[in-house]
Amino acid sequence: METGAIPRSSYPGPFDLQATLESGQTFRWRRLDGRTYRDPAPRGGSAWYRSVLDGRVVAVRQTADALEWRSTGDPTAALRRVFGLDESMATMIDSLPGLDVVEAAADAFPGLRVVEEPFFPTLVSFVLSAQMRVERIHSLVQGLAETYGTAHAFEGDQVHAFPDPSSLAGARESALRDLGLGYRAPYVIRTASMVAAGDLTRADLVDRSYEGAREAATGFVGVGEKVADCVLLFSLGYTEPVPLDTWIRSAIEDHFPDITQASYAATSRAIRERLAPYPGVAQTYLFHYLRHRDALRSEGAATHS
DNA sequence: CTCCAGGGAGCCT
DNA sequence: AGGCTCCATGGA
Repeated sequence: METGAIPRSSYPGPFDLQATLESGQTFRWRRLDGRTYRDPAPRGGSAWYRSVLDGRVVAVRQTADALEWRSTGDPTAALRRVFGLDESMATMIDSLPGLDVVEAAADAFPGLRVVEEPFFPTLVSFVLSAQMRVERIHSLVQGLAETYGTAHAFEGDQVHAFPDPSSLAGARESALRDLGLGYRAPYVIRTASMVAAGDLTRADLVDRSYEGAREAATGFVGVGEKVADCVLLFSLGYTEPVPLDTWIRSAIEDHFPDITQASYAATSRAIRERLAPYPGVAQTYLFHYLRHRDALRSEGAATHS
């Protein structure tokens, strides 16, 4: 066991660990304060979160002075990558478009960052995300890890890594359905098989134009244009994707009524032009803000009553 | 009871 | 290319 801290002074710009980990970008971090999504922690908390990165169990929490960690190795480089603690992400946050709704989002959640999570867990997580609520994706990903992932001893617990491609490729469809995956069960098996066999992998999706990479990603089973956008944005470092889910499509109707939503490709191009220069970052703020706007209003009402 | 969730595959024209 | 229909499951 090692412990350490990444000092606040070593990364520029605002950072909010809770908003970053609980905004539906990643489903591989578990909050350790015993609360569940039915009993959410208040905003601005400093709970510990735990995951497995590069074969190391990592627990992390944010304090006023630092990002503190406990781990089975030194996770500093991995944490800096996953949370975007470099200069470029601070610059992107600082370059959000001056639109009312985006400014409101940035004002509500300063420090929300776009994650860069490992490829295969992200790919499978968003295959599962089709017609599924955010909180439920978390529990399904957790179930996959506990059933098929390698267990690591950590502080008296067994912490499970996300399963390797070959492990999920060899899963029985009926077993995955029993975990609650529903019709996505065969998609996960087929996509994991493609990665395990090397038919289509991360290497085929990087160092390409954004639209070329998105098209290539739809070669996986269970990956259409929207899920492809999520994988490119939250794992592969692309800054262009604006995943067009029900929330963002509704926001386009409300706030960009001149954009007629025809094909995915055309709608994508139009909204990316409005959210430039870093559409994916702006989209991530919008998605989180729109999903919590009502709760924020009641918080404000309670505060001012 | 109905409706919806960070949609996509398969099939048809 | 663009438009159906079906697909599991759980929470509100």
